[in-house]
Amino acid sequence: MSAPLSARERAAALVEGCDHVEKLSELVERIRHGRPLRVYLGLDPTSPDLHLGHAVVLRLLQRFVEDGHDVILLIGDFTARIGDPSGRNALRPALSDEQIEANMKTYAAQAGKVLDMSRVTLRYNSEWLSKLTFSEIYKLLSLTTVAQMLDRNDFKQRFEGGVPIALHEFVYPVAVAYDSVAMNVDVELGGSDQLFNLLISRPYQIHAGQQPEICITVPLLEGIDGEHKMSKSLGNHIGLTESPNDMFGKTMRIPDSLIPRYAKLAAWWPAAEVDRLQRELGAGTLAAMDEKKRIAEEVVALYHGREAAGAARDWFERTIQRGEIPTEMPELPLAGREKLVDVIVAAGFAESKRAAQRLIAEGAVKIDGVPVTDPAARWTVAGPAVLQVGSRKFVRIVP
RNA sequence: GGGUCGGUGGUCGAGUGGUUAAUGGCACCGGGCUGUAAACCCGGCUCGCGAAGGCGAUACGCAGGUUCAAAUCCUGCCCGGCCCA
Repeated sequence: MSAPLSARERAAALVEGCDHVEKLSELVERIRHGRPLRVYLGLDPTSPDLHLGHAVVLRLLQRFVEDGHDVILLIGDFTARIGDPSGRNALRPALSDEQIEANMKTYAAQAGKVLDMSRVTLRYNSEWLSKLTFSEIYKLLSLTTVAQMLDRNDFKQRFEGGVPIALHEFVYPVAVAYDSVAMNVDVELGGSDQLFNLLISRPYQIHAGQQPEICITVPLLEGIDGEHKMSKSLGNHIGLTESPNDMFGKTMRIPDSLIPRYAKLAAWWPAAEVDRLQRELGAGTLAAMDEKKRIAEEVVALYHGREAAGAARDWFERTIQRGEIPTEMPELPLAGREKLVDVIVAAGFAESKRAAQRLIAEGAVKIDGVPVTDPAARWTVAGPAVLQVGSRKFVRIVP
């Protein structure tokens, strides 16, 4: 056993790799007191799926779990109704109660892929936000000025560009700040786009006679397009619940420039390893593709286990790189369908028959490895046969 | 409340009475070259019917109207920007 870590060392280990810490000295100080800290992360259920971008901050939260703190995962069921304006250049449509309900159902389970949920308290901010009276809200609003709000780049750009800003959008950060007050927390975590929302909590807590929270933000992981932050609505995400093959394949699609980034934020390599990787890739002593495969395999292993990760790599190498037809794939009963386009649509490989026709015309469709080019083709195979669309969509059609 | 400008396909943005599901960029999907990277080239990108040529339906905020013919003109409504109150 090594000697117990000092407060300073513990704090440094906790925030390693983070973007911004407000303030590190306060974090050290509170750790030194020895009392477990109340730490929370707020997630708005605005999408049914969590992805690798969420995992970055969940991972940080898990560090706090492992360091023995009181960790709260706050589901923003109330704030989701307002809509977070961060980073947006347009009004965000409010979600319906049904959508929020549906999204919320799976959040805890998905977060559990990174977090030890048995050591995490799950809370919902409607618990206190829905009870605030108008006069209480008035008081809260008086603590922040319009100038402060307009200091935010996204608001400033919209204001100056004549893009509407609704008043309720100004309220969002206030609501999030109130979460910190309601729970009287020591530490709040978030993505770096949340920095403003986090920092604004501090004066509210001081006003309420509490110690202001320490705000820690993590870098935002870019999506597989390599340009924008990972987001389901941009379609550049890798979901935590995706299949091993999809996860592996999508990771292989990231631009080379993102390899060190994914090594750090998706595969969670130690900083020293990432530095070495970056150096050697730059020097050309490492092959980008091999490293990408390693990272892809480790990402899959994090969510599906080592064995599945190996299988995904194998699948990738055989099916994608060597163009072999995989041995395992879903099956779909022919169910009397006669036209090829109907089979393609039924398999979910095209959204409409016309789209299926286009795919055939483009040479994307193969049956048992043989290309079909007649958009009007009928399904004439008697026994089971493999329908392939593009290079990575396979299904076995059985009579 | 008044004035004024505007609302086009996933997105940005042309078009402003008469080839045309609507130029172009981006995104996306296929194909080629590769390493499911980048770069590049080609094709596609509303839906249904038909073996095919093709036919039909729906689409430019919503609802009506004028016209042989409208995204384009008129009326009303809805939504938004800006200015004034």
